[in-house]
Amino acid sequence: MMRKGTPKLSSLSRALAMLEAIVADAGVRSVAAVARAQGVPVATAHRQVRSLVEQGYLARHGPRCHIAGPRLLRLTGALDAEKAVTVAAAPVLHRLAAGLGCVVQLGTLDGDMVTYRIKAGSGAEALLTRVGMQLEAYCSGLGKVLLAALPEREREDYLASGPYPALTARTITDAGALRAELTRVAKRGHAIDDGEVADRLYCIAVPLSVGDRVVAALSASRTTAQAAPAADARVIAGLTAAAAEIGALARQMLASESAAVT
Amino acid sequence: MMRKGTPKLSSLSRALAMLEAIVADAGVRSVAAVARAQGVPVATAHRQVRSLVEQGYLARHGPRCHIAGPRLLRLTGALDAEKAVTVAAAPVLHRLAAGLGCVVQLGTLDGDMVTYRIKAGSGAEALLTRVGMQLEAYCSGLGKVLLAALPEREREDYLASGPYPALTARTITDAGALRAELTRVAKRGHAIDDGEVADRLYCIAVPLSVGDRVVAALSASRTTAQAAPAADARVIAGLTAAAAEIGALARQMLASESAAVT
DNA sequence: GCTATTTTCTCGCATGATGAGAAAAGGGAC
DNA sequence: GTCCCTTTTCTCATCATGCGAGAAAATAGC
Repeated sequence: MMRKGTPKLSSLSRALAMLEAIVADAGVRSVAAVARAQGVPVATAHRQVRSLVEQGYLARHGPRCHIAGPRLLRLTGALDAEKAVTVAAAPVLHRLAAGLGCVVQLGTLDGDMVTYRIKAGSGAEALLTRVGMQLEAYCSGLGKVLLAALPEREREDYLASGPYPALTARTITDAGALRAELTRVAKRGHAIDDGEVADRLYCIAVPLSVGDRVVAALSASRTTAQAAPAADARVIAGLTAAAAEIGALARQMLASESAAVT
Repeated sequence: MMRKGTPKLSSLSRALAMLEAIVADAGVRSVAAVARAQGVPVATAHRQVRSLVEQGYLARHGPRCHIAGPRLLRLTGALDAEKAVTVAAAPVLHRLAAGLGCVVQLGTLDGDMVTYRIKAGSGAEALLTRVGMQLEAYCSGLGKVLLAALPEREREDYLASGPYPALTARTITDAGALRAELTRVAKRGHAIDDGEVADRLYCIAVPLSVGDRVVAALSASRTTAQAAPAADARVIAGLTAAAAEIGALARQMLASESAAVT
């Protein structure tokens, strides 16, 4: 085989390029904005996106927000709760970060470590975390929320696995104190890290459930200087609402797993 | 928004349907065969596949064999060694199973359990394993190969984590004996399970490396009645060649990770 | 060597994708 | 509520381009 001159289904290439651009953008910009950035006529871009949505390759999540669709996710491999959450979370987190004016992050618990998976908001580079980075769970807001949501058996295993090196003067280094803190976190529904992982860093975290299982956590970070305890309630409300929205969306994606294909 | 009557980019739908059909088929049938099954003209199907290959959404792996391409895998999330192996392995396993006339499986080690990920060959339904199923590692050929490839530290952790319930009269139930067996396996480069997981089941397994890391294992199973010790050499050679081919292909997919996009 | 199959190519035709611009639908500020 | 701006959808004429059948070339299998 291998001769050489075949027509190239150019409309397919263009549509796939659009698909990639939208997926890469993770729902942050509008279709029109992405189209302009790509130098594609807006009308054409919309037609492509619309078709991709109808096909289930993209999903529309609110106005001017498109994310990878269930059919696309299913195409490349098993669609698990964690992946669905990551895909669903990006746009919500960006909006929340813009609204709160601080950095918002999403993390999951992998073994004993918290993996930072998404980071949104201006000044995101200033924070010590990087996407993909893993940190010990016992000292961060995200970690405390995730540990608190663990089944008792696994939580006790973790508590028995110390020691807990101090990163700052306020880091919790005692298993008993950590157990008490986790109980408090579970009861309150959110965790506060006031300079435990780094001096001058204040952050609030809440759990994110899909169905009844906590699969990730969200946090909002600011410097202690910016932190106004009075604003905590607003931050917690924002985080909680975002977590609920993401959880519902992820659940819906997973449900469409078994949906009939056109 | 949401009015109603927009043209549908029908060529896109058709091409995507073809893409899904090919990916679902995992490289087992020829493009022409898939096309006939779908009721699509062969010439059209080839044009679509050819374009998708050029775009990197499909990859051609030998004659009449297409699998998911790197650009597609990269589209939804990180492309890791395990996923690359799973994608690359399917067609090779089907060919090998046909050649050896027995059931060939691929498994990975997740924690203490072996996950069965691919199963190929006629009579595949008769075997007790199912795709996605997890079994204890200490008693199967796949498990022994994977345990033998573990770093010493983790292997010892596993050995200390007994007990090892007997599934048949021949199951290895003693940590010391298992350690000795794993050493033998590591030295020989393959494992033999002669009725350890189920009576009358004989299977040979070899490791599958991507680069220098063992990420999975392959096994060929037959009943002890069918097993001819003299044929072991041929089976081992086949498994080894297949493992090498899959490893090389997966490596190549991972390498194209950083390749420039058209 | 041969035959059966897969893959590529040629080419006219009508499908259908395209892009500009206008109209509709929101969104946000006030 | 009103106004303004952006995003999204629609209309339509034009023509690129995807389509399919059949022939030719390249392989696979023997």
